[in-house]
Amino acid sequence: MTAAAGEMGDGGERRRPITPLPRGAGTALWDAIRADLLDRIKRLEFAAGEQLPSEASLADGYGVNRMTVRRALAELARAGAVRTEHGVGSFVAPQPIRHRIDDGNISLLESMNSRGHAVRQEHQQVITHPDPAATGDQGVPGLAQLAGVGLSSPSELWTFPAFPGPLVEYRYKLLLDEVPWCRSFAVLPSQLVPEDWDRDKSVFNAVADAHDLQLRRDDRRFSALAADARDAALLDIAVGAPLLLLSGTNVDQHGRIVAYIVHRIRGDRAEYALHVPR
Amino acid sequence: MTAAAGEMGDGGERRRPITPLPRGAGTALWDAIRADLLDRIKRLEFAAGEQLPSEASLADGYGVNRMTVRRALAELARAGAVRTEHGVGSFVAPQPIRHRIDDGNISLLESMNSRGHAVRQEHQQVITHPDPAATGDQGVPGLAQLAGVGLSSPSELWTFPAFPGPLVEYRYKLLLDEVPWCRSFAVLPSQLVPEDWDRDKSVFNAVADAHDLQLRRDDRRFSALAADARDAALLDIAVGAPLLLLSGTNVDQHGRIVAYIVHRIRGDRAEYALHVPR
DNA sequence: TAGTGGTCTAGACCACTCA
DNA sequence: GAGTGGTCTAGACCACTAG
Repeated sequence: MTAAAGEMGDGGERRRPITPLPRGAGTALWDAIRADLLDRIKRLEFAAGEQLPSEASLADGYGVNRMTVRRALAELARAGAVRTEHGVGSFVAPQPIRHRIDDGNISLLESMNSRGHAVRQEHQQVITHPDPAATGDQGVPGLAQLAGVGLSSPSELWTFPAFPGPLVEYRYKLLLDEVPWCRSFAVLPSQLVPEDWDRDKSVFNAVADAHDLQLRRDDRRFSALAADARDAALLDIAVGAPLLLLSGTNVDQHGRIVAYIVHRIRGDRAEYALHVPR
Repeated sequence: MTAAAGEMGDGGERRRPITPLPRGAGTALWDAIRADLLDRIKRLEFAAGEQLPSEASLADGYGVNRMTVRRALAELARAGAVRTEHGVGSFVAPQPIRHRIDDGNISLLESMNSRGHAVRQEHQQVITHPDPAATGDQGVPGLAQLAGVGLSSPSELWTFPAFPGPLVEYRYKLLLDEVPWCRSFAVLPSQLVPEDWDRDKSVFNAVADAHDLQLRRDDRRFSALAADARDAALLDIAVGAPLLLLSGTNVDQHGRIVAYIVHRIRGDRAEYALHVPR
């Protein structure tokens, strides 16, 4: 196959060849290329999921250095418009549908399931922490960083006055239609989690059932942060891509704190909707 | 002044000199440098607000090319740890305090004011749009992009069934303690906005007062996206920095839609807190 | 093995800020 | 004008993926 970069099968008739852009007009070359590529994607010259020309051929087409093209592609990848695979190529991101999270359910897993989505939970790690009261700590070390810095005063974070003893921290991720969707952390008092909990289901429901508790969300905090290397690897996104940070507390019917939760949700795939019933 | 890069006045006694890092150990050089700089910032070797060594001297110290240092600094800037000024230098970002937005107030301006913050509103633009019903449009063109793509079905967006006629779109930004904090868009029916509205105050309050309406939030939608060039310029952040996207609807006591609002809030400076009263 | 993206270099020139 | 960051180049080498 000697296929030239500018000629392809489907939709090729409306595809314009990549040609050099006007230079030095106030905007950087990489930004002009970024805009041009985004424009072509929006015009469906490159269909969703389709592979873009290689960096080398793009650089050749635009008449620029490969590093300049890379800068443009990196920016598009961060914005979620393009997905890049090492050794394979760059692809137009499949329709960046933002799945709506409706408020009300105790767990994100349940929220999505109740909307008929194919949601799956994949456990990364289970960590047991000693009783924070006994060690004099303020709670689970290192977890505050995951929730962003300075989100709350330390004293009110990560302790369970009503349920002393060791804690369990669950690290897992949610996949929606097999697409990584969010990286989550949950901290609960160890004593509350039943032994026979089905790992495919929500731990919060298991706790509620085992102890006859009615759990509800006490508060939520929303912010945004950049994906770090770990987020990027787990969620299949670029380093620096925007994440919706959602942290919250679950309490039971007596107002006792039962769980702390932190979700790091792909910004390009999620929207959290809150309707005020009046 | 012949000051060597490794020697400075305040806090210098605990500052380690910049020396080459071990190479090729699985992680990229730029990432190792990023981590090293972040570590030094956290250890207060570089105090908040302090100027970092120049890119050239960092490259010299680490024994790498300047581009490698730039990659590290760019990543730190996106994450909000560092702020870079063209022609001046790079600085440790002043304490990245996330100001909490408490839910309940109709306007973000009022939310922050009620917490005793020095908030100021800076108007960028006022745009009048023709009656969407008359032109057959679905509302305000271009605004959907600002709210992110696919946030809602178009039919329910940007139209005011109860208040026909032209629309006004306000583009403004909020500053908190004179630091750019969020870029906002509000769309209202033109007929509702009083002529004598004091531009320093909330337009929503002006509308409520003028027509004796009780406004409340009907819904909110949260997501995250990357700052574009315009965001970056207005909010004084790096392109690609994470923004908290908050869009919502205001209705009056009869349930009539009175305003659509979109906020693009700096992720490093804001946290939206929601407390469920039970 | 060929083709792709990821990293890094050495150097050039420009744009901006400030003394 | 000196010093800073911003852009861009030409080229090298490596790591990864696929046929």
